Amino acid sequence: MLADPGRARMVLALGDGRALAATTLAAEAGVAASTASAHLAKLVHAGLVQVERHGRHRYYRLTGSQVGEALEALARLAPAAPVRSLREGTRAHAVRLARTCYDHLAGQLGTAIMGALIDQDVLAGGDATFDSGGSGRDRLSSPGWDCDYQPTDAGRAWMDDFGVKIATGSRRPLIRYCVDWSEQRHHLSGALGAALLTRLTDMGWLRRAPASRAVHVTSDGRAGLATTFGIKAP
Amino acid sequence: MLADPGRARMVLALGDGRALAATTLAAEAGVAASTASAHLAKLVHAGLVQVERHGRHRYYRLTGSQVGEALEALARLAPAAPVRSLREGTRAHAVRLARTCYDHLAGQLGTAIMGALIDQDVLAGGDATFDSGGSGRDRLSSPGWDCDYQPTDAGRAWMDDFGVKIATGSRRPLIRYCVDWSEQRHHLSGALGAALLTRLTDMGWLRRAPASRAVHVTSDGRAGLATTFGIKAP
DNA sequence: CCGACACTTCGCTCCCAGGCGAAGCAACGG
DNA sequence: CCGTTGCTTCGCCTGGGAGCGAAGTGTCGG
Repeated sequence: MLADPGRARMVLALGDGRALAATTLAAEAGVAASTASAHLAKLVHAGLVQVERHGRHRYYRLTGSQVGEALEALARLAPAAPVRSLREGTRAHAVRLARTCYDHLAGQLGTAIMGALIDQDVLAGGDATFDSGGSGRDRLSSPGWDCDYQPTDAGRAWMDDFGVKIATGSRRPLIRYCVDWSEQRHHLSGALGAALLTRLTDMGWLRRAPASRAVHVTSDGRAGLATTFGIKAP
Repeated sequence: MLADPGRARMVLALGDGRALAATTLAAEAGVAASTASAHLAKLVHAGLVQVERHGRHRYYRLTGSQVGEALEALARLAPAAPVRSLREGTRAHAVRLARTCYDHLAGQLGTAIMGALIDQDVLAGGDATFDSGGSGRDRLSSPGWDCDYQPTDAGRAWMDDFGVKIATGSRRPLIRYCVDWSEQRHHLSGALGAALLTRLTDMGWLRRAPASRAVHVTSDGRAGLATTFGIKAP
């Protein structure tokens, strides 16, 4: 399983425990999406990797620490080759601190804000439920944790107060959440997530990089995030 | 390197640090000698395995403990498959205690006797020298320790006393030694080794198994080996 | 309802790595 | 000196697996 160069690069990219989407892994491995899909299916079948379906994305991560340990043991045997792959793996590090995910915030900042919203009872985390996988259908599915978030009454009031304007007339769900591949936690998506990013940008707390998905925190933002959310911006 | 089934079986057979001959490894892997030779050449080139030439045999062993560690880490990922190979590896265990190597003793008993002969100054271990490998010629060779043993005057007297009769008129060297694959030490070969086995068998201390290379220690032998060599027979 | 996107499945090609047997080389035994 | 044995080299063959593009499925967003 670990012998194929494509699969090896994928597993190396997952080596630090992150959960990455199939397209990302295809790019890391330098193969077509179809090829990557076949490799990932094999890795899942072999039990080295598990998949978490989330919307139209499928996030893959290593099953357990043993996989990473085996990888390190192998890397110790061949110190020369893996270097290039490891450098490629750190490309993602640049956008790990704060970035956009479509139209909302992700990265350490995104997950930190979601945590703050729950701490301050803007959102109430629903009961966590365990999705045991495909129930009856024969589609390939893996078990995983899932849960729902709901806005509280106080939360709705805070949104008005903070100036977060939800676009009305949209059938887009108010609250969604994505698995954050760099943080292994959820970050806020949906209409609220988009409106929050818009508001923070309008207030001049954040500035989106022109070509990249990275997000820059201004000095105003650094202060505001600390007082409003209790977040020490990176 | 470890992905090919044949190579994997070879490396697994070497997993406990033993040094095995090429033919043995070919049998363990279940491939032809030529195939095994190609695999072993690759493993040596990759630095996972090193060779020690000894007479017409070539003993292969793992280069370092890291190889074994990587192997164990991988084995933890796939508990089902390696079982068959591991069982095959333990076939050798039956003849590990005491066996014949052509016409002389090997195994734990063989190395123990050689140790006793040196302790009792029957043999003097020459200076150990480091053979750094092919010097000038382009043949593939690996470095390794080598040393010479010589009989002392007291040793020759002991041989007469004990009844060890060296066949005269033979150009066979008096003392040779083999790398013992189950003990990673030397055992006594050559004319002296052959004569010693003959004498021990004649005295009724040892009995050779009919079909196998295994050697059985009789109760007389158990007592005699203890008093003569200070060896607690297994 | 429709387009965009993420991902999988299918069909096909291509190539390399493993496999063997025969022959060659080196070392031991007598 | 010759036969035997251990191992390597050579030449040829074959199969499996990695690769891609095109088409199909499901989800999101408006």
